[in-house]
Amino acid sequence: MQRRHEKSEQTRELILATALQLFVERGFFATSVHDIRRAAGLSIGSIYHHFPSKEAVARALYNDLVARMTGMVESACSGHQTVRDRSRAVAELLCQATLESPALVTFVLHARHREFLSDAPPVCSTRPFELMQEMVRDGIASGELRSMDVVSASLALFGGVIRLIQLALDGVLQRPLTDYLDEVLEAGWRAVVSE
Amino acid sequence: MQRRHEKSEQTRELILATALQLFVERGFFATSVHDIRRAAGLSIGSIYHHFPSKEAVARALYNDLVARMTGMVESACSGHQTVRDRSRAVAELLCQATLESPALVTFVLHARHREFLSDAPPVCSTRPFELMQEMVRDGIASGELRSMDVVSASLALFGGVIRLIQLALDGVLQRPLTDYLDEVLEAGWRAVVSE
DNA sequence: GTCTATAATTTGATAGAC
DNA sequence: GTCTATCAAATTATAGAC
Repeated sequence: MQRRHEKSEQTRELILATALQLFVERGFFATSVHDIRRAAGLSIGSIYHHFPSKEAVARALYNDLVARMTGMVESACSGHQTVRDRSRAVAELLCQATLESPALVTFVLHARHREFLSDAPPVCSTRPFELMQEMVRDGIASGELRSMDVVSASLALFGGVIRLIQLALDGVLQRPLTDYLDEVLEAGWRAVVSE
Repeated sequence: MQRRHEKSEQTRELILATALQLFVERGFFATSVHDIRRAAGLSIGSIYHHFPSKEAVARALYNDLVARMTGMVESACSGHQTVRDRSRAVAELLCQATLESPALVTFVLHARHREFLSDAPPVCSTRPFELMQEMVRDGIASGELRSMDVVSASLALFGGVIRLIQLALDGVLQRPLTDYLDEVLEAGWRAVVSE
């Protein structure tokens, strides 16, 4: 019975992993359920046994990946005290994730979810982004960052890094992502640091 | 004969305008040619007379809008000498365009063209972005900006503003876009200014 | 140039055997 | 739980009258 459950869980994960790859490669609408079936080596029936619809696959994927990214950002934050160190840790984490699991980052950060997930909240109002904003809020309160609007400060501090990642995912960077990170991060810091 | 040509051109423009609105509202794949037909008050035959395929409509739209945005950025640049003034003019222009023609900016800046235009170059390697990068290159050469990598500097200077516009288009800003612009722009400037 | 009617495929999803 | 066979609807695109 435990065995059965594990097997079922494996199939579910296979469906999600296959769908993620195809959604990122071709987009949600250009991927049919039959494409997923073929790539996963399963049958249509099996897929519809695990998920009620194609949209439900995307929804499960979205929730799983946002949760994973939330955990990553939380652990990066908790290892440091100052905003300076925390923001660096988060930025490095995002870049590392982009290199190691581009599909994850692409789907969370780069896909237009509203186009296919009728009720998904915009990515930017999701937990990982909230954490980054809280970090900035704390930094302003403690005086480590200059006194300015929290949203503006978040954009100034992380805007460059996020754009950097978007460019990397679009494949338009000539040099490796990490070559730019330090300079962009340092610049973001100059933009918001007190004095 | 001139009249006929004008009428034909009008129909073409109507198709493009209608398609733009629907593509931005629901996305390319969630918009069928019949949706465009219905919204434009035309027949399928008329649409296929002007464009060989739905993809061709999107392609024409993409080229038209990138050209329009190129013109806007060029004229914003040409009115000023320093990078400081130019970058401000471009940022203000982008924000103004976002408010006045959100569909234009959404389609150019915010859509995943590669998903439906097989051969479209990434937006970031498009003329308006080249212009912004040239501006930064000049600023570094003249000493107005600190000596750093051109791509990193572009990201640092404009990353916040572009992210700001993305948030505005996603509808997640609580206050009007223009409320944030000055602070984000000023922060981007601190990030790259010499000294 | 614009229309209606329709062809040819593909799509998301279901039924029911095993 | 997994499979095959199949459906109904929607999709892109074409044909041919006017």
